[in-house]
Amino acid sequence: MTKKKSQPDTKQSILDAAEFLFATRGFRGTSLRAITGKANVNLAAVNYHFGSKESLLAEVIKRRILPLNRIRRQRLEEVRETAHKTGKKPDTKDILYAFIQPTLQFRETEPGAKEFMTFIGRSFADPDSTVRRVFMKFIKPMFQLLQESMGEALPQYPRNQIFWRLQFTIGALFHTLNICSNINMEQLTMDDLNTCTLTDLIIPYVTAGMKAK
Amino acid sequence: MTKKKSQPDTKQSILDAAEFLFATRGFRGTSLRAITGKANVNLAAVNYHFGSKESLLAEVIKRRILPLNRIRRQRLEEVRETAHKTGKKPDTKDILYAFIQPTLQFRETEPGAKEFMTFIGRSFADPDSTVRRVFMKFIKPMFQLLQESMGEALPQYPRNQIFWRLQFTIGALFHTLNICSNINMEQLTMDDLNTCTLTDLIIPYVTAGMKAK
DNA sequence: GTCTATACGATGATAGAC
DNA sequence: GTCTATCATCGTATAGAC
Repeated sequence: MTKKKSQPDTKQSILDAAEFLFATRGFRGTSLRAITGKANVNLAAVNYHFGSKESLLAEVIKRRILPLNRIRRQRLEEVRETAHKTGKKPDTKDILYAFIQPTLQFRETEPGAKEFMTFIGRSFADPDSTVRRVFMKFIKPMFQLLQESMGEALPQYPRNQIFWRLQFTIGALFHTLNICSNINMEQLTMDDLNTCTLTDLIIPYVTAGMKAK
Repeated sequence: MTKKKSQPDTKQSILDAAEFLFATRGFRGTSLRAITGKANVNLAAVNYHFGSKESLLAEVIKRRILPLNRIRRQRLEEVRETAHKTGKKPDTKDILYAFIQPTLQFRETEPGAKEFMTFIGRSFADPDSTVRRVFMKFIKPMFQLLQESMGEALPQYPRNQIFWRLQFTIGALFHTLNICSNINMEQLTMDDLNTCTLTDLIIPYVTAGMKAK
């Protein structure tokens, strides 16, 4: 039995530390030394296990986004299948719920997911495009499915309009997550803001927005 | 007449350079040396004219937000006055238009405003709260007027709900501005996206969202 | 196979000479 | 004010211990 005082899992420790630091200091603002310091592993471990800082970034994103997208995809396809069986169009609200509810649920229940969502929300506005580029690679198929589903629900609207309204929806969702992450929105109570109430608040808004006119 | 080779306006040059660099590299990511270098003034000029980096930040924000808020306030009060005269409630769409249209108009026509709006949009998601704190100080009265106006338009909704729906609206607006600033949203044409079409796209969405249910 | 200690070249800030 | 030598810190690479 050869066993030093090795970590239960070095890779996992690095991923956790990186996720937290990327979220709080940004990607560029986080050095490998900060990550390995927090994870209590050697500096070279990042390069050994992941190859580079950017590959580590990809793994940080992949680890969270793949399971989340699996759930969203499953929910979306349930909505579509049910609609197809009954020969009706899928319902706009159901589609949005299938996309948004798992997002908020995931953020609240999965450990570390809050940091992750903050991190992703920030990427949209980051001067540096690195995180956004990597994230887009993983989210693109999901977004296309969402856009396609919405096209079935609202066949009377041009594809272009649906694209933009989905962007408004995503903007509303992530801005909300940003607000929730920042204590310094002093002016309003957010005591009773659990997943359910947040979902109940946003779903009617975005549903009405998507169906407008 | 003692006149060296002084800039037409040192303060202005510094403000312009700071605005551009803050937008592209972030507040913390911009050194005073970078600013004075771009502005072609001496390093010490920032401290002489503004006192500190954070006071410079406040001036950068103030210079743009005060004129913009003056227009938005004027438009909002027009809407409210017209409504009060006729004894009706102000119209939700009119209020949103009074707030959003000047924002987009301003962004497109005023030189440097595009950089400024990008900068502000980023502040919402910035790990560092410095910019957000300063911005909030200037925008808070404006937001309260907006919230109050919306309360008159939709008296049947609780204040809390109006607050959140306005946040969704702001999220949609700024996310859209972020997208427009990033070339790398490869998947969609944004050829014909001038102020008018962007306004025409977002107004129906947010109006329906505000009035939902 | 994993992990550690250490080194390398690049970049950017700093400070002192002029 | 400008220039330049110096220093800190970054991501990355590698040789060798377990």
